[in-house]
Amino acid sequence: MQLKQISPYCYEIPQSGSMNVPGRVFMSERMASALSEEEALKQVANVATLPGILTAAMAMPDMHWGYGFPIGGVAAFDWDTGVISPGGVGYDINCGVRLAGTGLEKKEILPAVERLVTALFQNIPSGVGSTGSVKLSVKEEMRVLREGGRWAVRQGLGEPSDVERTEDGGCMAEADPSVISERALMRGTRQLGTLGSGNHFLEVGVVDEIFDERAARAFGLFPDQVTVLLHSGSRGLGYQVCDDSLAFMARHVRTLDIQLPDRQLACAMIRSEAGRRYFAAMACAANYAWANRQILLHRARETFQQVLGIGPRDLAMHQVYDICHNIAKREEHTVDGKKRIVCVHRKGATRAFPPGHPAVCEAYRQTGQPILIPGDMGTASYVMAGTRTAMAQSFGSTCHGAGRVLSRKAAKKRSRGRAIHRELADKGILVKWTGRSTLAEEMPEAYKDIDQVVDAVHGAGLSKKVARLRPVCVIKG
DNA sequence: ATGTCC
Repeated sequence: MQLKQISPYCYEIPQSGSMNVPGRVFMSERMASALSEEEALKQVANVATLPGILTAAMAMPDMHWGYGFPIGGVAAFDWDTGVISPGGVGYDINCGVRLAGTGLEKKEILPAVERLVTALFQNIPSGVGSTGSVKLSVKEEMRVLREGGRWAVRQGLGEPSDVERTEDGGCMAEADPSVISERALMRGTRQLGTLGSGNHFLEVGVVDEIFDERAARAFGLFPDQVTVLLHSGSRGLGYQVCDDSLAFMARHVRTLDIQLPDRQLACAMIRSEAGRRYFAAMACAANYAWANRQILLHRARETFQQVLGIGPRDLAMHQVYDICHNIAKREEHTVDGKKRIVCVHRKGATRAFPPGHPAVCEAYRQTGQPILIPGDMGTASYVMAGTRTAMAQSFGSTCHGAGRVLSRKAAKKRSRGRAIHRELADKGILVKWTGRSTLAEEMPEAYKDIDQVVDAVHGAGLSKKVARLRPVCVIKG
């Protein structure tokens, strides 16, 4: 695949064949010269052939191969003439990240870190198929699917400001539980408030460096501050919604006059009944994920108070933000100087709305939307802020994380004979985990260099660096 | 990501 550099941090796949627009990859020159993502680039070009796509099929520096659409991909479609595709959202619908700051400094928790990580691991169910945090009747689950994070706060599992400081207020209004399969509902009844497995985690960290004082202050972050960062999604329910939708879309797309370069790009016109149906189901899973992360934060608050023997006022665990990085959204964007309603697919990509945007909560109107970028468990994670450049260049989007360089299998092979948890402990990071091969699959070497990814989107202007967090202890599934 | 194959 021939890439043409069009600006210091942007490379284009020229429009050719049945592509309706070019492809665009945001990355540094260093990353471009070392790029070995031929399959992901092909997927970018494939997405560019879909009806109604606007400006370009895009990819972020953390891109890698995914189901149909690349992970790290952004694709916006005209609401009237474009399509929506489950492959453009991903299996873990509203997989996302939540960050909370505390009133504590690192030295205040150091004597208790071992007890803290043990208690977090006990109090938060983790691993494939984990259950047992909250049990729902199907009737109550319907409320979760309609209300999202707000449901959890109404149950006493959080604070109103948590919901205010969540993307979309932790709820997509388009959710319609009547379109969800019986099987998806059943899977959802016992998994709310559980972590999951793979790259999902809950991490206690500290603010290690501040790059933007003003934004950090607005986000409630200060040097050496203890933070809680968690990464989880819509669990088995979201998986089932995606699976059901893919099966349905594969049949549906054959009734349309669309030639797909890859069957995994199965889609529907956004305005069609099939499109509306997927959007309504996806929104249910998104709301489930927000309720899930809300409960995980609540469990973290409970655990800190229990272990440290302090009350909520001394803990002062306040939510900074909660973002999703696997979602499709109805948004207004300016395309070629004209305002358009578009459906933005962000799959392994994060919203990055600028200062002054009406969708950004009041507290962050001056700074832009907070963006949470988890790195690997041995390195660092970043807090960034949205920009006007992102609005102009990438439909208000940026990267989502480090991105894999080793497959799970390759990572397991590389870790043979090693004790990853000891290597992490030597770096001062305590980790507790559930799955037999989770630590091997998730070891730091399995991921790209988070600093390079973040520097690339910062350099491209798609978001700006606010703070870096270093892990102290981690629980994983 | 995922009751890692109903």
